[in-house]
Amino acid sequence: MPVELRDLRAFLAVAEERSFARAAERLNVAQPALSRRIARMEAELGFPLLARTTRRVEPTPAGTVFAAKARGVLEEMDLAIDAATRTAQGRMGEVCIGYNDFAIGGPLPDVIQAFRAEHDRIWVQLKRAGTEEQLRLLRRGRVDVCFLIGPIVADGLNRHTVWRDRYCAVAAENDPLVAGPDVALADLAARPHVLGDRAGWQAYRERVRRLYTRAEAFPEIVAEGPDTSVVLGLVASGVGVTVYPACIENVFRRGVAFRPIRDVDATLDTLMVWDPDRISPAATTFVEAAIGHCARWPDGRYDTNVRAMPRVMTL
Amino acid sequence: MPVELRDLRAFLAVAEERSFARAAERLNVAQPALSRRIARMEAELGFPLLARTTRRVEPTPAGTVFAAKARGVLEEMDLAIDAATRTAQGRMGEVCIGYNDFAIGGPLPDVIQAFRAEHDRIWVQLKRAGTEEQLRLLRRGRVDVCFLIGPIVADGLNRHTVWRDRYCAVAAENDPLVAGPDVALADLAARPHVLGDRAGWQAYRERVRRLYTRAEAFPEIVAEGPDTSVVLGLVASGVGVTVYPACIENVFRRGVAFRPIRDVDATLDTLMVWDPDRISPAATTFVEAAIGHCARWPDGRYDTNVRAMPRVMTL
DNA sequence: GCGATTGATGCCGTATCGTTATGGGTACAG
DNA sequence: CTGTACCCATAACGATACGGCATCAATCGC
Repeated sequence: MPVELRDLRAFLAVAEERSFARAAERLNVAQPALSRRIARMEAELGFPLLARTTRRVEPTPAGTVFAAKARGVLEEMDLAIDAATRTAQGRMGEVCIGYNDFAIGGPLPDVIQAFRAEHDRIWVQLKRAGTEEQLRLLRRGRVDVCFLIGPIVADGLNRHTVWRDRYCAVAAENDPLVAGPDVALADLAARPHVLGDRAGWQAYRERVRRLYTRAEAFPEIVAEGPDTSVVLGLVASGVGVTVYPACIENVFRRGVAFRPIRDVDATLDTLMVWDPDRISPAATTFVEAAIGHCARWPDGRYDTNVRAMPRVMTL
Repeated sequence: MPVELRDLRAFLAVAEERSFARAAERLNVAQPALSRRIARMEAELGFPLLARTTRRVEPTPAGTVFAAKARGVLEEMDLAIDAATRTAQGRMGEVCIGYNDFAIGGPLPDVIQAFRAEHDRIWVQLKRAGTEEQLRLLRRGRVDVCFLIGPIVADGLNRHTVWRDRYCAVAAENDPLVAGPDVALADLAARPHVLGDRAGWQAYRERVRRLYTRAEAFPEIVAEGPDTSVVLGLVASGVGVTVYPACIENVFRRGVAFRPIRDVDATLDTLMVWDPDRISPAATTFVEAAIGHCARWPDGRYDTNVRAMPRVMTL
């Protein structure tokens, strides 16, 4: 019968009290139970841990060594339980967040900063991807939470709108298009466009297409890029103009200017999306913190569709 | 009922096998016993460690963390038992050795070097003291083994003669006394002497006194020193001469020369002394190694008085 | 839809553990 | 030297926990 933690506790009590009787009192057991427990453990180990005379009890050299190590074992055990508890309560762990260029240019840095300040035991991983790729990662469990733009087919997924942007016209800073305080959609549509490529920007390109379709305009696309920096680079070079959410105000690119679009009211929502059936405690903590953080923004609340999430997983 | 090590073993088996049935087989228990054990542990912790569907078992985030920590706990436990076992077997620990100037100039460095080469897990502490002080330290348990000169009252102590020295005459190198190949005791006795002081050299002074008494000589003592370096320093300065065991050949002091004493056959034994009733396993290892080492010396064996020592303490 | 597989549950026998009573040996006081 | 107090070990007995068997419920694959 191997040595158990209760054996360690019993032994340490005796070693510290230097008395079976006092140790038994401390452990709230009778003294014979202690004597036998220690004796059994010593038989298991094959050597004595305590040198008993009828008057005094003191650890053998092996007992002294074992006591020190045993304390370490019990401490490790406590730490293990602590860590597991914190993990189960969502106060520790790792959360992997998918994001797109709008989210990282818009609300996400604030959200993450506030979250990390409050939960320094939760490690935040970030993974950049477009809407479709993020949803695929979410289904595979590779990310816990997504920040993306709609539309999404939300079969069983929770969503929360965290940000709402108007659209802006973006052009080279010396372009006459951005000479005035704002831009008419028709003027913008008349120009050749630069857009994110189909691989990662499918959802956004669809939104832009609808924007122009409503105005019966069909701008020509003359260049594409994999991400915002490339698109803005192309815009700065004068290849074309583009349409970008207002979060572009947080993105600095030399040689580029942006203006509100005078006759467009449509907005682009950034959604936080997660799977309530598979979400980890740490990710739950993040989602809750993010929702709370968004609620404090002056723009007010947005529509949300959140099923109840148990704070601690139930047994 | 707190979490025990067997709970950790059970949990790790299930977490690794990802199956209660397979884990039960591995642990040589029936599957229901495992189910109940895990369930009881989860109830104790307050959160689930394993997410079960009827077809698959996988750890929760808390379970993953707990598994990693639990492995550490079990490893610590094994290390604790290992360390205690090694200590009990005298393969690990600390041995505190008392020594005098003759021992450190004679056999002790060799003994310690050979011992440390063979037992790198045993820490060797050294404490310099005279015969009486060493025996006092031994009784108080402050040292495990003594290297000293007799005579000693050995009530219950073990002893082993590890070294035997003839006496030498020591004088300043330009002293006519040491001009020849050896020295007559009467010539030596006629000179003023330097000796170790009474505080730490009581036993040796007694031996020297007897040496001269047998030759009916009573040399004058003109200076004393606390240790060999001081005595030899005084000799080098020409204050007086001294008598020192032949191990002085290992002690270099500029300006000093030594010669055998022509008409003295008496020898000085260095004894290893320990208390067989209180000796630690590590010290037992040392004593055995030292005896073995001494046996390999060309001078042959010396008389010894060693009670049997159990190699491993009995239960 | 049916069998196979997997984990959970109920029941029971047993080993383990804890408690009380007692014994043996030592230190201390008188 | 003797009596007493104290301390740990042992014995006997009762309570608890534990493991094994049989069975049930749920899911997957055919």
